[in-house]
Amino acid sequence: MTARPYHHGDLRAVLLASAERTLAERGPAALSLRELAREAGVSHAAPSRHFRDKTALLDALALTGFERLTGRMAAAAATPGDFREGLHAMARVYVSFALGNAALLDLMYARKHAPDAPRELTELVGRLLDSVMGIITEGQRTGEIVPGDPGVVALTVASALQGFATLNSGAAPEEADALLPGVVDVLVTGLLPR
Amino acid sequence: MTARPYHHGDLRAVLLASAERTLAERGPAALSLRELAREAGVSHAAPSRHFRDKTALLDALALTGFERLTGRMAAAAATPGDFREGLHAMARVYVSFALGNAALLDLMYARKHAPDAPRELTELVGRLLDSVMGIITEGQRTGEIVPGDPGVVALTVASALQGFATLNSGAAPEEADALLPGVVDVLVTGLLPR
DNA sequence: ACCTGAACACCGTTCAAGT
DNA sequence: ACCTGAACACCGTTCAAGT
Repeated sequence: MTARPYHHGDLRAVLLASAERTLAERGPAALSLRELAREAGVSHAAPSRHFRDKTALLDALALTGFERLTGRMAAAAATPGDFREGLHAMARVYVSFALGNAALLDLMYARKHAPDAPRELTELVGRLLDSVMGIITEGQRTGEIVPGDPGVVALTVASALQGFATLNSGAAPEEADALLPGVVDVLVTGLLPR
Repeated sequence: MTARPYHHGDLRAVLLASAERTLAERGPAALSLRELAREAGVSHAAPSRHFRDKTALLDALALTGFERLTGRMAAAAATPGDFREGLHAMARVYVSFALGNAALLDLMYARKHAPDAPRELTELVGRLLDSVMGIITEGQRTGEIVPGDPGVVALTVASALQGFATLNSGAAPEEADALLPGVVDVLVTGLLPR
């Protein structure tokens, strides 16, 4: 490491990565701009060059979370297979992200729900719904699934996945993995007897 | 108001009520023990008599939230009517609580997901699932709904409600109210054509 | 452009002391 | 039992100044 007068490549990225690690390891209350700066080896005022204030950093963190999640969901939606396979695949992706990034997911939705939330956050949640909508409309086209407003059907599916993740966050991953297929099947089959 | 050397009736309750108001009006970042103490008219050290530290207050706040919510859910589960009516009623209760107490609900699950979460929090979430389980087993008894592990069926329903609430939090209540019945019906009918 | 260092107001927590 | 007041270490934010 040669001595460098200012900072390394990308302080912004370093701060975000460090923040995510702290969030996962020690929770949101332990997140401090000054400590992030210390870990990055810069003065406590340096982060303000990249994030106007603390909530700006939190929003950026939430944004990266939604970007990763929607990316994986879109990928799962694009993999070939019939509707039921696709749905199970998306469910696994969503729930595995949720359990592997529990504190981040809490932050993501907490920031999205804030009155001063940047519109990018809601847009990304929309993209998340779009990926679910994709397999719904495709399933409707092939006649594999029930007709009706695809937006409502997609919202039902996305709700179940998000709620399952929330309710099982903190539980052992194996436990959630064991429950998830059954839940998806109930969703597919419905509550009425056939 | 007669002068009183120490404090009024129940500082603990005053602090919790004030905290909930602040949370709803200005978000979790604005919650400060010192400010709560100031609003209550006591010294900044007084709250420590009732809450060991800040997270203890947050946990107590989350607890009151879950208590209110599970109470309302149990009441909705106990009202007479067939399965479908009961499910719609519970959905309305859950979602109306969620939209009316968005920041509190975020806090409730964030604290429940914390590694040092008190077990009362998880127990209350269990009670919430129990109230859903109630109408499921009753519906299975009367043959109104699909047989199978009632725990999995209840978890599917609870997941959908929780997820719907999360995804629609921040949106206009009328919008959520308009979407909810459709979502519940998709849940009831299932995704496969009949 | 990017960062430093000092300054300010505020915070959570602790603890001896008061009633 | 319940609260006060002072003290400590820490925090977010701002701003003139440095390179």
